[in-house]
Amino acid sequence: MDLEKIKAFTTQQEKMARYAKALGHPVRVFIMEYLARNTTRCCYSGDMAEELPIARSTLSQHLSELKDVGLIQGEINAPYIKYCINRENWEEASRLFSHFFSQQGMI
Amino acid sequence: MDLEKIKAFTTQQEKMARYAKALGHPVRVFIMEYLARNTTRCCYSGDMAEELPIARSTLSQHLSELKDVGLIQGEINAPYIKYCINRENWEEASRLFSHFFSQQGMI
DNA sequence: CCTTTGTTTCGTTATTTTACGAAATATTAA
DNA sequence: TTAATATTTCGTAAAATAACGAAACAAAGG
Repeated sequence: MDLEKIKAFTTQQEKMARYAKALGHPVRVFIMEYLARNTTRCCYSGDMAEELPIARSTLSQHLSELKDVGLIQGEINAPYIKYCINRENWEEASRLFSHFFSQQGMI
Repeated sequence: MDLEKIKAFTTQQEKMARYAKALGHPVRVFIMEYLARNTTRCCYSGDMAEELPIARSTLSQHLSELKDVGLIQGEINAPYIKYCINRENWEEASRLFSHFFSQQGMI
């Protein structure tokens, strides 16, 4: 095994990739934007489902992915679930991307 | 067919998702950062391969994905290929992400 | 012309993702 | 208690992704 390559990526690179992957589908971009512009309202899965051309179970899967990566969280209010952005991680992602795109070298 | 849902996503959302997806793997994040910090040097696939724990053919695949989405471009200088960032699209991605993360509503 | 060299393309395999409908879950309303 | 409701989980299928090694390619050097 190549000892020099065992730790190939920095934690930041791995986090970046993780957040980027989570945002790598239009439905999930839509969800994040929907939640971002409705911070004062309760956001239910059903509300978003009405604006999306996918099955409710599929939407649920996308919500899970965003939850797994920490970008959103859901507060149970059965039978409803109120979703919102996880600010701490949203801000971490924001910083990571901002730093990433500011890296471009100057000639 | 549900006529209201035919055009579910904006062009921006689709572009965001496309760029995010391309950045959704640590190897590809690494590549972009490598190219960003070496704008003055020639960057060859082989140089990057030496720092990565993957086969050269796999790296080549990742380079293709970044090329397909327009984030990088390769200038043939056979048998070498000199890679660099596609500034126009890099800046578009930068703007899209910046705008995306600035959307968070204020309470 | 043949070989070397850096890189890609091909063929293949294993895994992950995306999607759906049906069934399960959990609370409220009747 | 039973029904209705919003949502998720399950089971499944099709497609995309990630990975490798072998083979192909295209230019330069002998």
